Amino acid sequence: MSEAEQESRSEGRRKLSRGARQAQLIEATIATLARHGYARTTMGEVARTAGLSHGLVNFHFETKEKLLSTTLVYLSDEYRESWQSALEAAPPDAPDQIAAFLRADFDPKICTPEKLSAWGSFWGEAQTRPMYQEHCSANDLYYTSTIEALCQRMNDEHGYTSDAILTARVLRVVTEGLWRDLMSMTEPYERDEALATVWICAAAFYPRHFGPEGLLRA
Amino acid sequence: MSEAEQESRSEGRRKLSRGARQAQLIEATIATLARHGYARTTMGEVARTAGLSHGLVNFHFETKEKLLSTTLVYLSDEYRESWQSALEAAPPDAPDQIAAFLRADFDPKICTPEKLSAWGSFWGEAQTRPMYQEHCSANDLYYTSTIEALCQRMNDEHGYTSDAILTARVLRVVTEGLWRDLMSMTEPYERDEALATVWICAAAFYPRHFGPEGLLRA
DNA sequence: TCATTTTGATTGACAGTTCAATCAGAATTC
DNA sequence: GAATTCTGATTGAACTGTCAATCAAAATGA
Repeated sequence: MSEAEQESRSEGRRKLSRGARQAQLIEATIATLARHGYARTTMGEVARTAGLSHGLVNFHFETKEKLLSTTLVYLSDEYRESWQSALEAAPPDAPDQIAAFLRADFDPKICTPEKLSAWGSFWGEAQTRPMYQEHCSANDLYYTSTIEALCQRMNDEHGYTSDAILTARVLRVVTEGLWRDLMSMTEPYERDEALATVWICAAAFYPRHFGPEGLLRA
Repeated sequence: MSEAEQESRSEGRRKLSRGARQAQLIEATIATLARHGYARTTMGEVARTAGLSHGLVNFHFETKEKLLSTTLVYLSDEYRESWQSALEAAPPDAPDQIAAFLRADFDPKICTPEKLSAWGSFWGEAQTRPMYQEHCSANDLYYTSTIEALCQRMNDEHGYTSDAILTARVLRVVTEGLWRDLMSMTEPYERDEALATVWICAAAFYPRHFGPEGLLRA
């Protein structure tokens, strides 16, 4: 709220471009979801967080439903783009790709308490509302098939024999579960310790290529 | 709803004992959470599901908050009692104990779609409300320290060398993550396949004692 | 009878939505 | 370059529906 007021007052600009204002409201929605949870996220609270009026949220997003689904798409796409670019930047070898893939989930830009908490709010409601599946199932399926393909390559190219589908599932749910630990504020460990947990899991399945510190050798 | 109506009509009993009526309302709350999610769980919907009037819910639980926290405690205690009795029934050897512990999470009595979905609703709101922590943190800490102790025994008694705390964390979050997969109805796999995933994870950490089918030998 | 349980109408608060009025900045005109 | 018009972003009050909570009356069982 204070930043938004500062912005509009100090710059003397009461009007922002459509895109900038919508981005500001999406940020405010993420913050509100993180602070109050899905059930107690109201249009009024989002507007107050952004330092703007109640009616403006409806002007830009028409309905609460659209505000929330837009926010979800924003988070989902940001996440997909993050791990996609991590894969592109990494060497093409399967171990390097897996290391980059797993590390991307704990990137400081993605893995913030606020964003994790907002994700958690959506997951809780996702089961019973079509919204989540409509907007995220494509990204989720893409994520799953990518890690499955990488695990298959570890078998084909590096002589491992574990079931690729099940191994990929373990790596995926470990990451999800660590996110859940990180977002519940009572848990007393941080991103680096979560990543260490991922590495010992990768080391358990691929002991010739991973160790407690991550990828072995160079 | 239909069962509840049948019960009260066919038996000719409009009055049930306090405990029985409260248990019925808790069941209806679980069903409503599973069907509609936390945000859309209303007193009226719970009452309708139970085939009773909504005034009665307030008579027995005073507030919505108390109804929900009582339901949460019910689920949490049922879960703890389930894995505790599984441990007591199993042989005292560490591998047997771990096998029983992991299998207990997928017991058909605990691991129903309805109950998993209700858990998911609570998790989504848990971050922002003290309710969850107040009522479940003791059970959760107990669960965590139990699996940590078992992993430590695998090291001490059976010559494994992995970090017990981190290994226990992997086993815990894999179970949680598989629950999440099972409760999202789009996922096309069942309890037995989830359990198979747990076994290959256990086999990765403890290859001399676990295989794809679970505990090795007898 | 008397206590307990159950009902359903009522109340008050609150949240989402709508809308008419306002206002700042851009475009246009002279 | 100044005055005017236009655009669309912004506000806040009013409307509407919903939900939790209350309560008086009815039903039930001992």
